[in-house]
Amino acid sequence: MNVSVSARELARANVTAAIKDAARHRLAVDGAAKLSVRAVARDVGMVSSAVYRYFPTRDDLLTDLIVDAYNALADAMEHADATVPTDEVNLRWRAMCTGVRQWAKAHPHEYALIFGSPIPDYQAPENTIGPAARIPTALLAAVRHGWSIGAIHAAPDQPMPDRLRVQIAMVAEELASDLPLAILFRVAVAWTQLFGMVTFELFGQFAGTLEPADEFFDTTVATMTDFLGSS
Amino acid sequence: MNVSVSARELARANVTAAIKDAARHRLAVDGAAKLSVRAVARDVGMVSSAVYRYFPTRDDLLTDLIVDAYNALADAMEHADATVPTDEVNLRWRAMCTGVRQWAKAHPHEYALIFGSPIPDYQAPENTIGPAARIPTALLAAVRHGWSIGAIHAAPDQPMPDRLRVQIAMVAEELASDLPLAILFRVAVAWTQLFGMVTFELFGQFAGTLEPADEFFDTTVATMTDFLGSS
DNA sequence: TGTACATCAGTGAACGCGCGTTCACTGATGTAC
DNA sequence: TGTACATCAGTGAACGCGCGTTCACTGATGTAC
Repeated sequence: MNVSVSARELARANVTAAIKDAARHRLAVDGAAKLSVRAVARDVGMVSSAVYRYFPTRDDLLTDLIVDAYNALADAMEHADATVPTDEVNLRWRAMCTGVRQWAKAHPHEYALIFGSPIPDYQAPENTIGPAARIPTALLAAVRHGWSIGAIHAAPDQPMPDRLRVQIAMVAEELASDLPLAILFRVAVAWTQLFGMVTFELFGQFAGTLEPADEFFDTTVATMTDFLGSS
Repeated sequence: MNVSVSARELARANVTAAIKDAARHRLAVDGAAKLSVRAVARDVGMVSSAVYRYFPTRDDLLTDLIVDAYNALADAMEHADATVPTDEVNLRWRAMCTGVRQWAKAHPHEYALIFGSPIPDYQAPENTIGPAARIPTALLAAVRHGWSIGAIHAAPDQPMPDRLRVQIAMVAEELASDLPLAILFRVAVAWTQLFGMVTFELFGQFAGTLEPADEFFDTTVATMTDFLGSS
């Protein structure tokens, strides 16, 4: 094992992390659309052209932040999930929902980066798809387990257009071929519901009415678990 | 009636409209955060300082666009609502949801302006609140009517924390004191659900799975009307 | 109806600033013999 | 172990560009008598 190799690589990893941290702070001030390599470089204390040794372009920096944000959110969900007994699907679902909300409130600008308005002139590359998929996958994992142990009842039969059945079946093939389509559909509904709520709260649509939204959130999550057929 | 007064005022109204139209086009290219007075002026064909005769600052222009967007969406919902018999609450709800989605797809950048990431350094003034409120109000109107004619069943009693009851009661006082809290709660849930779905679709979270989302949307809206207790 | 004055819309220059990216360079760290 | 060479990180200047806002100005439109 060559220590000297690690020396340079370690320095590189440190600087890379410093750049990303500074960029995350900049996100809060300027927003993703205006994230500026020069401003980030200033905050790190290096000259702007030096950043190009680490990220060949501004968009690559953005991509890294996006991937990190998806992973951080998925990690937060999985940790929340792990605090609760595996068979308690209801509690797991609630823990994950609360985990999403807490993470979002703690990192509003990273949340906006992944769930907010698309960034003009930025095209997310393919390697953001994997991390993004971790989020619905985590929700689904709890439901699958619940179904396998009988803690989730069959959903009432839902009339679904053919194309929707096909779309859901294709997702199922990859992630959860054991679940009935009606339940998968409901997981998708709950998924959009969850993020709709968090987005509304963070982006200010509840201002003056449902804010603070703790109680609305918890109560809505309770209706969601009902909807999912969890005991 | 003084025609000459109107002459100048008419010109002013025309130029104001031209500026706002150009700004809306710019929104698509640059996004709200980067909306630039100079670029708008260029597109209209005037010098940038001339725009300041119409909007004292960039933020005032943004505010106007936001107010217009809320109003345009609310108008679209109300028109959709009006295409359907008043007593058919189910159809009205679906028409409004579809109206929201259609408007959003036709005006994605204006949708992002009002439901997307907050704009850095921009604070929405109080006069955006009224137009913003038209949207939940329109949804609520159909439910109120449905309740008054018995087309909406009482919602199952929902255990709600006190603070949530208070928050909902305060909204009710202004908008719908005739409705039971449990139903008002469900309208709020459906409201967040609706926009969660549209936002996910527009901002690309369905890419590769539920897209095109027509069927998922329609089917979900059907579960929403069930949830609202509509026959 | 005609004229003097006031109001307004639009111009163009300027202030002071920031941006992404490239490029030739210096000096330090790592590699091969 | 010691030395020659290659790789890499960071610098500073430059290119060509864009921004919000202010200000003194011109010329057209509107108002009051």
